[in-house]
Amino acid sequence: MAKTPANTEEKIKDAAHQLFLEKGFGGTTTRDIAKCANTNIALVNYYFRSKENLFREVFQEGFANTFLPVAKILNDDFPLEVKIYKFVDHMTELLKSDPMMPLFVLSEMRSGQSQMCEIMLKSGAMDSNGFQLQLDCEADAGKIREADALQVETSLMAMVLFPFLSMNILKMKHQMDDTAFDEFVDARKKVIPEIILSYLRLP
Amino acid sequence: MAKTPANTEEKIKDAAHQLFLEKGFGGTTTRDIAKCANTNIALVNYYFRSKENLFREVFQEGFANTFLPVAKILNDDFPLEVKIYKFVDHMTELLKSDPMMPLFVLSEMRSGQSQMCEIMLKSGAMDSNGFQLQLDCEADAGKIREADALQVETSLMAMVLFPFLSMNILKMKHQMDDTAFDEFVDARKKVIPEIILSYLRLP
DNA sequence: GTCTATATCGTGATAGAC
DNA sequence: GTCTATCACGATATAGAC
Repeated sequence: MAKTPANTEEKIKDAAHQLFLEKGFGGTTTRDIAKCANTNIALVNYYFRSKENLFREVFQEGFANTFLPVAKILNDDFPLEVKIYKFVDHMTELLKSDPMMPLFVLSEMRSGQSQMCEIMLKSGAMDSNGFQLQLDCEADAGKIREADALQVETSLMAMVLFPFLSMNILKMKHQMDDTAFDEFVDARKKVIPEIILSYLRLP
Repeated sequence: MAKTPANTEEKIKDAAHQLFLEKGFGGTTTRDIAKCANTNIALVNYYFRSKENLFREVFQEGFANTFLPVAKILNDDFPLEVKIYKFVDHMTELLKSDPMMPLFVLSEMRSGQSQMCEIMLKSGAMDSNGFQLQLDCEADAGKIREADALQVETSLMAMVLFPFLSMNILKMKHQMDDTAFDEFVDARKKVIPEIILSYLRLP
């Protein structure tokens, strides 16, 4: 994947991808991108008309292909317990391979400098789901307590994403290196489903 | 609190506080701050020597007085159940009055443009705690399962902070206005402790 | 203390030669 | 396609009059 790309256009895209993730849209300069791709500013603007355009081209499709399928697991057709383990496991692995993505997305959506909002909307990440139906169904069968899907979903997402969002603080506070951090989030693959399932099962 | 301050210095501080929170250190210009405080750039640099200095003066003390005491509740001397309800309640109320603080802190720590790291370290937010001792003690007494304090603490913090971190997406996705959002996080004051306590009580 | 004017630099984008 | 040179602008910071 990280194969040094042959043509200049791809080199620029790769450099942009890396730098945007690291420093955000506003914090990244066209000069940085050009330098990182071993070329010059003029070529960046030759291939992509502007910095904004480059940003969109780099992230638009990427989302739909990686984040979205995993986020949709909660709407797929699996038994409740399987679904929760599957979601936590897949999402954790995805984030381990792209640890700075969550904070990047949230930051960009706040600043509004980039067109992150448009990208998210186009990606379909905003579509609604049938998770509430499943919870209601299981509750009617007396298998779990009655629960608000939005509350459960938010808690689940929070527990998976938060370690990556606060990675810097977490590492600094507990003297973790990359390996220790990976071990920590791996352990959460078991803890998080246990937490949610303990709650859902009747009191 | 939001009383229009008499002297120029305070007006500049207030404007800076608001704008930094909203757009980050890199996204805020000295011009913005001056304009928002109804004054000019020269005065901003007259009272504070530089933008960096202004940033530090605005946030350095604020943290130790607001966020820190609440974060330390987990180390205070309360019965486990009381402590968890108290922590979630106090932290939620704090964040409702300052909803953009969490994303601001995490963003600044990533970008490294500001001196957020130094401020956090100085504030004492990195000190260790005795939460693990309490969990071990309760587990020995057979009242709860054995649990890793870091995992529990992270999950707790995650569930409280995440709705504020993802506020923009959450509102957009579920068509929430400010009132609906407040109701949502208020409901979590009950849900979050139930989730954590369900997990801690034996399986 | 407050202002206007300006110095100095870094940025995004483009012109034009090759 | 690729480069150098440059424009136009906005940023921080400061000088100096009042």
